[in-house]
Amino acid sequence: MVVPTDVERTTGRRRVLDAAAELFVRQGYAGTTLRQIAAAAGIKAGSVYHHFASKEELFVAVLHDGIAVMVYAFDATVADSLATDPVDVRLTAHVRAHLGAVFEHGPYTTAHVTSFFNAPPEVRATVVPERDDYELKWAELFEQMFPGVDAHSLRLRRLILFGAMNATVEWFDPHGKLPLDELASTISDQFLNGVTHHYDHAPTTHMSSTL
Amino acid sequence: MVVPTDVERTTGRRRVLDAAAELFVRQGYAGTTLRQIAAAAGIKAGSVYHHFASKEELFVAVLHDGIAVMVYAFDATVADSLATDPVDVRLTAHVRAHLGAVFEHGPYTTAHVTSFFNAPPEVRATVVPERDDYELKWAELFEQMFPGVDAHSLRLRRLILFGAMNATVEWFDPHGKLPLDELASTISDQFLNGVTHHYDHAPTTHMSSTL
DNA sequence: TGACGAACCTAACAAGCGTTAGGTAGGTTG
DNA sequence: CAACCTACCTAACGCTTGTTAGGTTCGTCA
Repeated sequence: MVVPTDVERTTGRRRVLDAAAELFVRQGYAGTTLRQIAAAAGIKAGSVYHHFASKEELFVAVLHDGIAVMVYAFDATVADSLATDPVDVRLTAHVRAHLGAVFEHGPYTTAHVTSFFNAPPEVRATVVPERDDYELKWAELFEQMFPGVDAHSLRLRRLILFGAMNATVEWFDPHGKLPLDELASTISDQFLNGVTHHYDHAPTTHMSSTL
Repeated sequence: MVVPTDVERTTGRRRVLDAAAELFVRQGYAGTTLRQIAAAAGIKAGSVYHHFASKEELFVAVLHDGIAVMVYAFDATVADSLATDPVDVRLTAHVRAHLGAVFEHGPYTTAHVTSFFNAPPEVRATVVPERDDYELKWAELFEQMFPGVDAHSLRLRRLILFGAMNATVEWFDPHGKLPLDELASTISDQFLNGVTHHYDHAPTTHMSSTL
């Protein structure tokens, strides 16, 4: 699923998926028509039904592949890094992997960020379990990396990081001047040390003592 | 615009706007029909055209009000706080104001986060200038608060903060256990000091030296 | 050679879409 | 009282939507 097989590449199914993913990202689920998808894939609207039973199934397939890419990138990073590595190195590697999935593996992953929330409830319900699996991987990673922080606070911090990472799809240009590696290390550094660390080594007063 | 006048409250126009905003947030622009909006406002579909010339104009009106709420909240915070206040206090106040606009002033602001990106290009183009105005306010605030950091890095950090703040609409429950104040101070603290500060006062090695 | 299935096409379907024209009820104002 | 305006309604319009039924083409394989 992550890397398309030869069969999938030659076959029209993958072309339909590619076209659909790109259109869903830009226009959302409801805003994209089967005729647009078909045209982008070089076929007619009715022919889409040879590969997918419905528009909904096609959308779910796109999201499914999107998660697969993220999970693969995550697992590969786990395999590549050592548990004894410093926290900043490990986190940067995982942030880089997530951003890599988003920006370097087609629009499948991006579709999650831009089109999942507005999708019909039935569609969301089918994909939620897979999303939770991926989130769980991060939760476990966080528990390993920040053993001193309590669960509530850790979840909060994790969601903050996810928000920062995913929002990049709305402004980061992967073909622009800023390299993806640099973006990843900035987000990671920002998350671990904050801005204050950068211009003034005295941290601000500790505000939220309950966290 | 921010606080509905009596005329707007009694009149059907505001009811249409309220209904539209809520539906746009959940289902996006294309996923929401005028008949749904009309039904939620207690009128018939055709009657919407007494208040708005088109679905597009209605959507733009919702987004416009959404920005107005954010700008109002920002300016009120500027008026309330002193330039001599510590950075953490000022930032927390502004984060609280932004989140307050998102969670305490109806779905108008939220519509920006969930429905702007997928909207048709013509719609986006009309609202972009207003969005830029709001972003500029934050940019200037950042320049004031972090005078030592260079412009590129500062922009990056600001976008990271925006991502973290806006993503909260996808998981934060304003009626849940976590108070909005606490969320705001956590995000602010996270942004300024990072996680490391919380369980280990020795910051990690400084990775991205170019930033 | 002939059967078969994969990959596509054409042509249409009912349903729903945004939108419009024309009408009505009720309040306000000269 | 008449004129007018606001806020709605009904009924329909042309168009697009997802979807389907029934074909065609073409490579594969017994």
